[in-house]
Amino acid sequence: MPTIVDVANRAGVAAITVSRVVNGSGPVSEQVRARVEQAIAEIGYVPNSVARSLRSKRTDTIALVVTDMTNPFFTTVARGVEDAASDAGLMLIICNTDERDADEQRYVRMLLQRQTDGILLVPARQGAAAIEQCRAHATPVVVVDRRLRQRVADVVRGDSRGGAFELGQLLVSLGHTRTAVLSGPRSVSTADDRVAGFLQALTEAHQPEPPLVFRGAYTTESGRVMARQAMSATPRPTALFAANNFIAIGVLQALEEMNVRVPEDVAVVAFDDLPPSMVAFPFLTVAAQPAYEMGRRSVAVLLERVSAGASEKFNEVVLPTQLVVRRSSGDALQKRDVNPELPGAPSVTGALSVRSVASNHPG
Amino acid sequence: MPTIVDVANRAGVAAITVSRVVNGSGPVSEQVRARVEQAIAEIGYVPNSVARSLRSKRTDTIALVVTDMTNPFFTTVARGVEDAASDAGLMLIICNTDERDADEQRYVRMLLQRQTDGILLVPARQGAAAIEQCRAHATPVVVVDRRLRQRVADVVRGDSRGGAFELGQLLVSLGHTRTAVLSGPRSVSTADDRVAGFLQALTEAHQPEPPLVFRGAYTTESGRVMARQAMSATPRPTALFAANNFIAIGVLQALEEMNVRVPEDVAVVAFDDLPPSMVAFPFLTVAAQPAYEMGRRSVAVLLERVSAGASEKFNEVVLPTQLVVRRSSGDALQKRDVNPELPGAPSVTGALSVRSVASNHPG
DNA sequence: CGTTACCGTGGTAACGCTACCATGCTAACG
DNA sequence: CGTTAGCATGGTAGCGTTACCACGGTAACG
Repeated sequence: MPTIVDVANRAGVAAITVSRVVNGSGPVSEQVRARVEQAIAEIGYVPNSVARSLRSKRTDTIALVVTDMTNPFFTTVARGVEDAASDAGLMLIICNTDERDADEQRYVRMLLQRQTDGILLVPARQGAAAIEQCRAHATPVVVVDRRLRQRVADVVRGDSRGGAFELGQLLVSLGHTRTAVLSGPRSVSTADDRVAGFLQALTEAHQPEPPLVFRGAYTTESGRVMARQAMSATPRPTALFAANNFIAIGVLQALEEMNVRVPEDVAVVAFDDLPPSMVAFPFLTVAAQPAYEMGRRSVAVLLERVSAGASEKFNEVVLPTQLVVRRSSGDALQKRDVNPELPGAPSVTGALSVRSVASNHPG
Repeated sequence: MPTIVDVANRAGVAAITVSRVVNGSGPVSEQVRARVEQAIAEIGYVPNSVARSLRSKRTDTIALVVTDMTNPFFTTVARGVEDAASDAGLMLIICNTDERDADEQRYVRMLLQRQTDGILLVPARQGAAAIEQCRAHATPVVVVDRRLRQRVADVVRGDSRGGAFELGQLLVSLGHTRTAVLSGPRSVSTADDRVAGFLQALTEAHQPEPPLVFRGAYTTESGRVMARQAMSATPRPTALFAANNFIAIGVLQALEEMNVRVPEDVAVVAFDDLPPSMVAFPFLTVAAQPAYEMGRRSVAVLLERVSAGASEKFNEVVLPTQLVVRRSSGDALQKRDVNPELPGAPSVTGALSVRSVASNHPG
């Protein structure tokens, strides 16, 4: 591989001059610039960023440590991050922790060794160890998607509490009084906040009984299990709130297996939307987070932190969610109770009921 | 930041000895090892991989250049890549080209500058320029998902032709004679192969007329447009083949808007499945590619190439697709034509028809 | 007991680049 | 015309690590 010295020799200049041409980091006469550029083209010189980084202490690389990039929400966040990074001339390393603390710390250690300019972290738990490692190494971290109990880093996240509150309000306005929330792991802030926001909405509405609260994992399987549990409670809830998209899918599947119709027999609302290009017939009423924007914004905050340097004052950006009402939340409860025997009654004309789908599966 | 020399001083040894302890790259007595490890812990030494890479010429980093990580197929491939990379102690850089040749080349240039150990490339077109850049830089490349006209790199891909052939056979066996294939861009091998495989199946069945062939982009929007065109042909096709998941979504949406029922009025089959955790009620009959496995396999091939060095002999791994028959392909055509006036006739009992969904949208 | 072999350790010199400082030159100024 | 300013260029010295070679010491061998 040719080096900067090879170029310098061929162009009859000093290495530093080549460096200035390549990086535009200093004044160079037109003549010399032309000679250098020709030499570069002739020998096919490619600058070695590793050497550059060793000297300059910048790698122009950031990392996104996520629980699972396969989750469409995080996929979209990641795409936003990649686009913003690309705009800023940075490359992006992606890591998946699967919510495991040990992997989170392992990845962060590797990233610090690599002198990554900054890290975007979706912490498995509170991310305390990982954040402390970064602090000790003077590497900026921005926590994404999740809230921190202690203000030890900048945070960019969605308004889980507010979104859940709106979904709760919606169910209240539809007349539901027996509801259940099926949420994610304890110690994950979004799971806590979505429960809290939902409870708040129902409490403020002076509901006679509080919602049933289930805590599981952010997975389809866990959604199935919690849905089964919720629907076997007495009295049966008339509405379910799935705290993320995977749980929602599991809930729908479980309800189908139990021959429970949505929304006729039970209303379903959820957190997180799916990209329109990924679902043929949007059906779920959701609180949608601006995932792509969250990704872009996280990079912006990280870059601010990179240039501002460490500090005691951390920022928290909370992005609003958007309530998207679709059919899964159903009509107002009273209206429906008028014709309990007519699943296809006018008020829910032709609604895609889970049961009608269930009865058609080939297997 | 403490360096290896700081550790060496504190432990009373030479820097190289610390290096040997850290990397296990040479014999070290238990005594010295313990002293060094203690020193490392005391001053919180973190090895600098940038310096290491400059010396050792290895970055332990690979890259995946993909058209769009947001496409669930590529998301899953990427996850397979990340897992395999992680197993091998490598970090993963991800880049999105959006099928743009210019971005592909820009990213590859950046990756070469960074001395990435290897590149996994989903080429926008034939990737000729990008592959040549890598060759000139002696950096291994493995082409993923797409076929190369010239054998200039290792390839790991799915059997597009075979999968499309099976889908064609299925439609033939169901009695379809007027079909249409809605495929992706020219110059993208998977789009070509899926058309070719489909045509072959129908040709071998001695169909009176060949399928209509549409070429667009691998997007939902393009799927909508092509579906409209296909359905306005005379005679109208009785079955549509969408060449990827995004096109399939667009097709379903367009058919819904046109009040065309699936599968009663038209059968739909597609390439690429969606992960079970992402779809509540699987409906589409598809040729599913082993996306995760493709990712893992690509890394394996890349690592082989890294250790084997450049060569004239390139490998091609073709992974089989799996035919997954669901309801969108419908029953045999004859059976249905008996009762053309009864959309809900026994043979398609309660099928999720597009029309029934269409009539229920809130908007 | 001399020789060979290997183990544990260290010294030195890069790897390819850029920060820092120095230099010579031309232009501008009073 | 001397001085100052600033432009264009170069020299030197690392950045933090490891490759390479060297060396003393002990064990194993004939």
